[in-house]
Amino acid sequence: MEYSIGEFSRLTNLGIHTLRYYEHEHLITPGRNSSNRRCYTDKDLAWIEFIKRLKDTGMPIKEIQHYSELRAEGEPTLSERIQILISHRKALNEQIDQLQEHMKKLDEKIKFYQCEIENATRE
Amino acid sequence: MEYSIGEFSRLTNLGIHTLRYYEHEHLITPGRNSSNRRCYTDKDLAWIEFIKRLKDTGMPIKEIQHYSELRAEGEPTLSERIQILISHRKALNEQIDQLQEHMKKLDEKIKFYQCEIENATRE
DNA sequence: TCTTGACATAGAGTTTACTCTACATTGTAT
DNA sequence: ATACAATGTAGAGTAAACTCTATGTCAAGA
Repeated sequence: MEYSIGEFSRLTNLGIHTLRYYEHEHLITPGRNSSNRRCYTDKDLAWIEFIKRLKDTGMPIKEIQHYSELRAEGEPTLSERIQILISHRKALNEQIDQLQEHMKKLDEKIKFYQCEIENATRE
Repeated sequence: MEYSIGEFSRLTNLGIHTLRYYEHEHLITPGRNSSNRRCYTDKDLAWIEFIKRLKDTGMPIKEIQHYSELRAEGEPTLSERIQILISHRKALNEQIDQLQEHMKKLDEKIKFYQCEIENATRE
């Protein structure tokens, strides 16, 4: 299947402007039809979902850009890309750990406040 | 203990400019000494550490600002503040869940790529 | 044929959260 | 007394990631 930018925008939940911006930043390079309109494929769809995943886990556009460029060079860069993913995996792990630590402290604070309320109500 | 902005900057790992910016945004309101210099206390230290926690868990400055203003109003706003923390707790939980999902997919991708490498090496 | 709607480009504008600059004051060591 | 380092304010500048505007093209329906 091929999609126009409008269809692709709906499919990916990314604005048309954002898709053009991503293209400008070399994150994605859809084909063009005879009248110069962008043609996105299912492969582009899978790829953009992965980009979203990298973004959502805190990878900046610049790094995704670098990864995309390696990807465009194909198989010879495979092991380098794996290294990037492995190191990103590590960062993500640390991020999750830290958030869990924050959650613990937040819970303590909520509990503490709730005790204060109870004390106040008893008076 | 009281701290100058320079000392406080070192203690909190926040730049002097950032501290002044936070004050400008009403996140923190240190006292002043006789010559108009900021005097941060240990209470300010605990408070800024909590602000950092909120920030690190994705709360935007605007919301922290709102929370700070409620805090400045004291006890009457306590239950409202608890509600904010509880709803933030929920968001944080969802954030962690999503990151764990991302981690799973990332692992799959890494595994898939590593198989590709192995296949390539075998040829 | 005419109009409308989706698409194209180039470049300007926005938002968030700082970060820095310019310049004035003050406290401390020589 | 003086130099100099830390601090003060006001406001400009920056970086990231969009988001929007202006203007133009093109295919399809009334």
